[in-house]
Amino acid sequence: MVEQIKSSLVAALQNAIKQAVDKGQVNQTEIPDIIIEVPREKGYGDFATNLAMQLARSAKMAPRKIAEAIVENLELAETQVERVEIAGPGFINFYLRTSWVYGVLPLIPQQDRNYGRVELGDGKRIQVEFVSANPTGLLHMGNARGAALGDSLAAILDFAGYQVSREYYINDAGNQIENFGKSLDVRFQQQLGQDIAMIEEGYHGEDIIDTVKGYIQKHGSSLAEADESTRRKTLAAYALEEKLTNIRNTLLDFGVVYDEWFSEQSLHNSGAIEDTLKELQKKGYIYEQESALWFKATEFGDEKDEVVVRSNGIPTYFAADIAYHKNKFERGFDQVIDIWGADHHGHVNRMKGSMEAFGYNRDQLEIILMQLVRLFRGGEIVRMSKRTGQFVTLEELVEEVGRDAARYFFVMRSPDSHLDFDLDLAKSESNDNPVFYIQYAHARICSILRQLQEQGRQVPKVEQINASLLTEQAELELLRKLAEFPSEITSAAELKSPHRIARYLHDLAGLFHSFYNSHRVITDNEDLSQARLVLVDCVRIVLRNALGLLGLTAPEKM
RNA sequence: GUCCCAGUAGCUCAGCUGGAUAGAGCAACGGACUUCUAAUCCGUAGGUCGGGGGUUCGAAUCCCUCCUGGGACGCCA
Repeated sequence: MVEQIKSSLVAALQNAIKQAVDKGQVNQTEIPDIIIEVPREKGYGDFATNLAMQLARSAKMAPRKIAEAIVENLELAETQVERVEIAGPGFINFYLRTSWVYGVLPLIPQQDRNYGRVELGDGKRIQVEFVSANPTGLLHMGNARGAALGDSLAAILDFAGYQVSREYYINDAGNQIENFGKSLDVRFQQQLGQDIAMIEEGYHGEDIIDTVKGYIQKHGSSLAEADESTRRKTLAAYALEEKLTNIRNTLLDFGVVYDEWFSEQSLHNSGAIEDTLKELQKKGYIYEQESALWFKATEFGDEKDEVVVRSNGIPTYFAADIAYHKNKFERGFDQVIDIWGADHHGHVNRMKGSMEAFGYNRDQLEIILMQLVRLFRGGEIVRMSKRTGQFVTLEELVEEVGRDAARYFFVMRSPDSHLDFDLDLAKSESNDNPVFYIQYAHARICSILRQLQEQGRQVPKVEQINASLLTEQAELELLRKLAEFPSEITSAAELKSPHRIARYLHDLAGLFHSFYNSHRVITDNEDLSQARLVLVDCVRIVLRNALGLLGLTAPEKM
């Protein structure tokens, strides 16, 4: 509805400028994209535009003069605008009839779970690849942030009208699997009483000791008789299976469900990597130096070229990644989003460059880098180190603070900012905890509705109420916030910013709590009660929808 | 040395595709439960937007430069 109002204002403004130019009140000029914003201050109207200031330069006129001419030619009979004002350096402020906000009320119960959906994506296919942690270990905090972020982003994009696919890339090939096999073999032999040390570049985590123990329990120790290569391969395959199952289940518990688990090994098996390299070679983007093959990343603006095939003939991770991303586009995605840890930023430009080499637009691949996560407990940093094998896993985190708190904390900050995750705060059942604050609002509404039910009544139909009884400041602000939900979805999807939804939720919950404290919903005034019941039911719907986008539950009781 | 991210209230952060008096939560201080859940609300206080230049009618936002913190610079992934 906000969108409709905005576009009607844009249309009216476009017309007004044209008129003003025709009449010679404003110099001939190009008309920029007209932006209608919601002013920060309530005193500046319901909507505003800086159009006159934008035109000032090209029209070579004072902004206020232009604004006056525009306003003079504005045709607003078809809109809800009650009053227009020129303010400050040349803002045009629109004041709407207060009744405009009542327009949301019928929409929300009617659209229910779909309220907030927009058609920004226009059905375009978009893929979000996230987590993709090495299947050689457990999921850590970085992966957890990626999981929360990726899943919420996918949900938001879906809500914004894209056809979304969630994907996990399994790094089940290459060096680290080799290494994994070696490490497992060491642990295996140690279990059988051999006195050998873990290799330096191996996996020191305790978890693979359990894996090996499990293997021996199931299959005995006859593998010890096999040659080294067989031992490594057998153990690696066994462990991979186990780790992947574990990762899948952990993510499932975290509320993340993938559409596709894509195996790197499959790219080796199908010859896709080889074909990709050949194609690049044919295009002239590959050269040989010191018996290795290099990709000319510098032709696409990167700082240096990058090896794709090592001098030992084995392709690098990058080669596989090129083949993988090419494969994504061949599957028909219009847009591909990767969520990576910031430590991979050096990989971004060459990855985009490689897609450009295949004729795709580099912007079709969008890479979201997220900064590190630091855990705090009792005011102290919880140190994490993969090398020494000491780290808090996603599983442990969910166990400690719960899934809702964990997911909210990961998405409440922009990916760009380092995240300080306060474990004590996340599990505290106090007013400090934003997750509870939001969920409590939902629970409170449900409590009112229960009360209603106990009286044998139900929420009235919108058509049965007199919405114009909702005249309190708190009510109008709530209505307005509800009306803004769809445009909030648009922004969050455009800017790929789930944290905007987290913020929106917090704001909406705040407005509700404020309303709740100063006004009763069920009162002696029957008509007013009816109107308020519809209002709070609408708040319930929007809270629930938004919570759902972040993968959080909407509890009916707390 | 080069590149990326950050630097905004005591703390954690929004705002950054340029707009009006820079916002929120926590912490601090003072208030509000005989009423649908006080896990809540209301109020007060708190700012050279890291420093310095520049572009602009207008800069937290764009450009340059310097400082601080984190990360990346491998024929690892």
